Amino acid sequence: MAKNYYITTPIYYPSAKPHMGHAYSSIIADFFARFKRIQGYNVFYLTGTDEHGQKIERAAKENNKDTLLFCNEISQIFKDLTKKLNLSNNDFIRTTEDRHKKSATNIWNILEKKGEIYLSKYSGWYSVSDEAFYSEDEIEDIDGKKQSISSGSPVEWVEEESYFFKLSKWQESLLKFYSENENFILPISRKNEVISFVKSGLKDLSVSRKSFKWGIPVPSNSDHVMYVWLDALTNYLSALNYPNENDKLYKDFWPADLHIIGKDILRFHAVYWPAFLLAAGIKPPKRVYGHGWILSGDQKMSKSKGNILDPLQIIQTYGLDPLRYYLIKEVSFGNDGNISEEKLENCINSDLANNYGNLCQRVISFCEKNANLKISESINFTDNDKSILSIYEKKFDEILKFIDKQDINSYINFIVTQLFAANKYFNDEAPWKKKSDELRLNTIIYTSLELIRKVTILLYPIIPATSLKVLKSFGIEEKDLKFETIIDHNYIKKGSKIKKIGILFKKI
RNA sequence: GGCGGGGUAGCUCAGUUGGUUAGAGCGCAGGACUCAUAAGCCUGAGGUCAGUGGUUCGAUCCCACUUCCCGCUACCA
Repeated sequence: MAKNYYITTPIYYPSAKPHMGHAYSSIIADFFARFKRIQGYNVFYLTGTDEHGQKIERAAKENNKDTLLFCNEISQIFKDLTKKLNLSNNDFIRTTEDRHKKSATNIWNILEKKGEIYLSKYSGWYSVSDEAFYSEDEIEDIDGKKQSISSGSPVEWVEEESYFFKLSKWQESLLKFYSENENFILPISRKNEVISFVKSGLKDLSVSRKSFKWGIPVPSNSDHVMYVWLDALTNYLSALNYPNENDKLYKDFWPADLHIIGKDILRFHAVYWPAFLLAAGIKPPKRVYGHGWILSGDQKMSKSKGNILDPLQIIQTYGLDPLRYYLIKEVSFGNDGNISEEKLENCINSDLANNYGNLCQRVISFCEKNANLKISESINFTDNDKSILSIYEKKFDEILKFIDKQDINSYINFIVTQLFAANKYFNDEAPWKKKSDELRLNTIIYTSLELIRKVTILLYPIIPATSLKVLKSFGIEEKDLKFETIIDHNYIKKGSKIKKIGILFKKI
């Protein structure tokens, strides 16, 4: 059995510059991608940009640029972000690429042929100045004139020809799908929301627009372009060379194992997406995880509040690994979390500098002064040494379960506990008092280094660059990195020399 | 309004399928040590587990009510 794993981020709409939410989704997905890789899986990690729609079309015009050239520029910003976040994505999909157009067009054709899409009229109260449709309860009648309650701008009844997807028809199938696939939607609290939404009744979904041109043309009617979700969601298939179902990528990786998304786009992924796929006769993905938002202090980040924390700025000031660590450790995964410079600094100092960084430093430095960085050939573990080292063996299966349940919190808690344990071990053994007993001295050093190696492997998906730096000093390269080696107690080569590393994280 | 989630130490959050002294990290106080980034280790202070009532031999965990916070209640993404 091939062990394949397909994980995605949302494709980002590049009308604004990357913010913390983009960084968060990408880092989380990268965490899982990296873990599954060292677990021995063949991983395909996809991210990309969603470049169609009126907003982009208009922004290009305002900038006096050709729309596609404009897209190239703004998409590049997100491509650059993958480097700045040290993402291990295998591909970067753009909805303006031919491969995606082919794939979306194919889905459309299937749905239309099956009678899942029909032409009708989209109508509603439209505000020209807001460029938005409002429902009956979002408008009010003042002096006989209808206007939007929220903006106060006048609305008019507009009807526009549009294609519709028969979403209503799939209500029961969706509910059945949810009940047969218990963990399709995580976290559970959001699953309830989705189910109650579906139970409350589904209306057919408008899937085309005539009012703008920047999109994938509807194959049978060039007056229309596909509208948003049918176009955007299909990216997850496009990157696997769909519609070529015999393609190796498609065969290996579909259905996707995990779509990482923000809670704000959960409905589209948990309702529309499986409905499209069921209707097209394609297997739906295995899981959709809707994570929370990253708040600044306890408030949503917004320009007017002046509390925006720009991920690129943070990285420049504090470094990437600290940001990655913070987002993974301090945010309770699935819930909203918050970030502030004060909290970030606090986290860097106590967890990364004092706890982990200093652990590496004290042990390696001790090894340098007392063993000239050389790993002794003769090591003799005491029962206590063995028992501490074998915690990883005992927890092996549990750690894998954490990952497969997306229980990041338990995963990181285990790491932090082991960091304390390693520091305590070194402290309790007090090798500086045992300099006359060379065998014991070397064994304590070796045990400590092994403890560092093990915990550093677990840290790799979180802080890959730092982790590799430490492992390299033990003679371990990224290509040799395997999760299963955490149960080995004699992995670091006896008789080898470790390399000195500098301060991993500076205190602030 | 309807549906759902939540209110646990100063702060951020775990947890309890009901059972002896309710947990972690950070912060705070004290102590012993010195290999280390004045880091690490030990000890301690600090909580009527939102409120009231009920079920029970026993409730932070179950039920009811009250109160506060948050999310969803469809076509911006």
